[in-house]
Amino acid sequence: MTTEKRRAPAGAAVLRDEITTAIRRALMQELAAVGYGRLSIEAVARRAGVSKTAIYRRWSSKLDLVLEIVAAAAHGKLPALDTGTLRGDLALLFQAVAHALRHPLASQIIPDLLAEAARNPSIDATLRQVLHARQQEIGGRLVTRAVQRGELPADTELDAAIDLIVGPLYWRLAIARLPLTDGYLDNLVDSVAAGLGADSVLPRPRAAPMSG
Amino acid sequence: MTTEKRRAPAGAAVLRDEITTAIRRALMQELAAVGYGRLSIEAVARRAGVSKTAIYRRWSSKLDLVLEIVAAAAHGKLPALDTGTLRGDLALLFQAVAHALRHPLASQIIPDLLAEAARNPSIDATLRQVLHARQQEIGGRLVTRAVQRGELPADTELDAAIDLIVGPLYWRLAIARLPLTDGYLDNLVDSVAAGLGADSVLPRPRAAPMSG
DNA sequence: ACACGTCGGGACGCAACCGTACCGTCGTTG
DNA sequence: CAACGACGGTACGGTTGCGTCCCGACGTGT
Repeated sequence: MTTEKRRAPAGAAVLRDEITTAIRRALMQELAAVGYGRLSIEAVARRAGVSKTAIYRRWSSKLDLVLEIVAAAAHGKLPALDTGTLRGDLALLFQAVAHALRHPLASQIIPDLLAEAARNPSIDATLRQVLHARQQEIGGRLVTRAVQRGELPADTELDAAIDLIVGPLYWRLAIARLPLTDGYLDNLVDSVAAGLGADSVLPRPRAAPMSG
Repeated sequence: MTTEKRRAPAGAAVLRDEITTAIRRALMQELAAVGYGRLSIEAVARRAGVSKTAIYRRWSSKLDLVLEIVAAAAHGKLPALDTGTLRGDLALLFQAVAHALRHPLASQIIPDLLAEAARNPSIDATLRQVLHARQQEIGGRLVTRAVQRGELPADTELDAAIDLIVGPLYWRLAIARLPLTDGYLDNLVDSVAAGLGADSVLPRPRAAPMSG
């Protein structure tokens, strides 16, 4: 690299945020529409209404583009999640997950990338950072607190607990893609709490049919 | 169509089973390697060591090819699954699922196609026939018998039960892709049984820590 | 033994996409 | 106010895959 400092880009020679934003949005839409496998830079550029060059100036490759944008998008809100009871935490977590997976883009992009991760080490690594690690963190806090309160046995294994917590809801929303019927989440809280070995709480009455 | 009956193909003019088989195998491998999105007929032909024509003579399109072969492959063995207890049935089912998802091809193809199903109605319909319907059938039998034995409450909802049964194991094997540690399946049987609301059986001792 | 007719294979035209090079444009900096 | 320099966009060659057509090869049925 040259030691002399060039003058910093300025004026028209600076990346325009509006275009960057348009590319990000278009990428997510394309990813949802055709999946990572069929994703093409040209289609992203078309959808964003920009030129391919605009994309290549910002990201070096298709993989780079997807990784950066997906990672950034996943760095969103994570629930505070400290209601004081295991069931409360579970209920909050499930609502957050259900809300996230309701997003039509997310519900298509996430399973797609997770499948792609099985054959693409870079995607795998990124998803493990932004998804699995976060789950471990949230799940870990949830379980640890429940153990401290005496709601869960002390020898609860975190990995297995996470499978139990995330698996059913993910299956229903992302794989089977069945609707969430009234009371489903409430029942799920009970079931998962029981499955985790929650200290024999009285099984609450099955979710009462909603009045409305 | 002509009313006159042509002589039936014979001799060299009949589809050779060996080639059909080679195409089937190559398709599965390609599907696992690149996914449905990137799947190309040319690559399948190359891998099978046949010409594209050989494929087009047998299937009309890429979609047709995938649907027929995947459906046929999924029409495999399904466990008898009538051990007399809920836990026995669950244990058997989990072993069967774990065995199936251990197959490296299956563990890549299934999540890939499930993700693709979210945007391709034909794939969605096919998978619902060969996967979901079968799950409903197996899960239905399992739950029904457990209810009859008094092991599960009578108002158990089948859909929610299936989510609980399949979700955690699928998540671990196909999504998180973590190994099955010793005793994992045993613990999962307990957890899922408890989650289903199994009539307070004594929680079996947690899988004893392995000596190693 | 011959004719039949589909077989598998190679070649072709067409379309899409990749990544790059080039070009005129534009706002800031000195 | 003039020069700078990256901007966005178009155009390009190369690659890949699709779906089709034509060809000689081949084994069975007459």
